Amino acid sequence: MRIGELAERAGVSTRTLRYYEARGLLPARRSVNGYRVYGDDDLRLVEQIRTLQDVGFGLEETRPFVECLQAGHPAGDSCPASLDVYRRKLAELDVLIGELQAVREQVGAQLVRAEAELPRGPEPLCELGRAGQDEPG
Amino acid sequence: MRIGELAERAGVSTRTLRYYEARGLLPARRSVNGYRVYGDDDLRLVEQIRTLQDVGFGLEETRPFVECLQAGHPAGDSCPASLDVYRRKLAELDVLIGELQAVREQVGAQLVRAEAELPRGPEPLCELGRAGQDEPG
DNA sequence: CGTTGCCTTGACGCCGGGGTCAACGTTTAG
DNA sequence: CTAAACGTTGACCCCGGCGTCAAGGCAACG
Repeated sequence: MRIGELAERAGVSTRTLRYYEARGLLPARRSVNGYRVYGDDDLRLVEQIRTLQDVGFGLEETRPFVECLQAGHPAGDSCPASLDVYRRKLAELDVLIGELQAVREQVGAQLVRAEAELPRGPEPLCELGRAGQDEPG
Repeated sequence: MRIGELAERAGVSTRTLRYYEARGLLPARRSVNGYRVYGDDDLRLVEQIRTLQDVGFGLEETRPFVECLQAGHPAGDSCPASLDVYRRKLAELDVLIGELQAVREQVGAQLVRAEAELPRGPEPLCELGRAGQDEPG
């Protein structure tokens, strides 16, 4: 099949496929006229890349999976190098999630604190209202 | 003070300060020769921006805080608009953290599954029989 | 007077993952 | 023969938050 068909079958743009090729992830045979020619194996490669991309893996991180498939293994994660990527990703995610949770706590605390301040004295010039808890309206 | 001193005091580069100005976050008076001139208030503005940036707020998200300080309020989050940014950020964080946790579970499951496969049959073609040609030499 | 060091604006580079032309070649249907 | 619908390479654009020159102005010191 040619690039248009592969693109449609994989649900990506032709630009994306050429980009993958430029990155060395998706080698293509060429027909006489220079057109890229792909097989069903290549569809599997692209699907593997997309699956990983969709959950947040960078292109470079998909490389071991792609090479694993290219080596004839049944799945992209049938190779130790791919498992290492999984493990590194898990570690990264744990760190990231932890940081985000810390930020969440911090922002949440700031919000609570600021909300407590607001109704009493939003403006320093409103010192008048501070003498007595007098709410207009 | 001039830009170099403010940069040093705030712990940022002069480039950063000019960038903030270009983004409309940090207005600067000019001396006769065209040099930017800042006051202590401006240091507080920059500190507010950095504090928010450091926990992951985008520059645009710091705008309400900056405007709040510029309006003479005691803190950047002394204004309702700032609190709204806090709330939106919390919501964003919750969504993001949730997504990342889902991804984490998914990747973790994949890892466990793939690890279970690996030691038993990393190369099915190998176990099924080496019907290939022998390596010469 | 020169040198050093601060300041000015302007402009390009980076990173990831492509989008979107442009300009041109090829194949196929009518 | 022409036009449509594919394909090719090359090159610029996007986003955020600056880093890093480049070329020049201005101030202070000796």
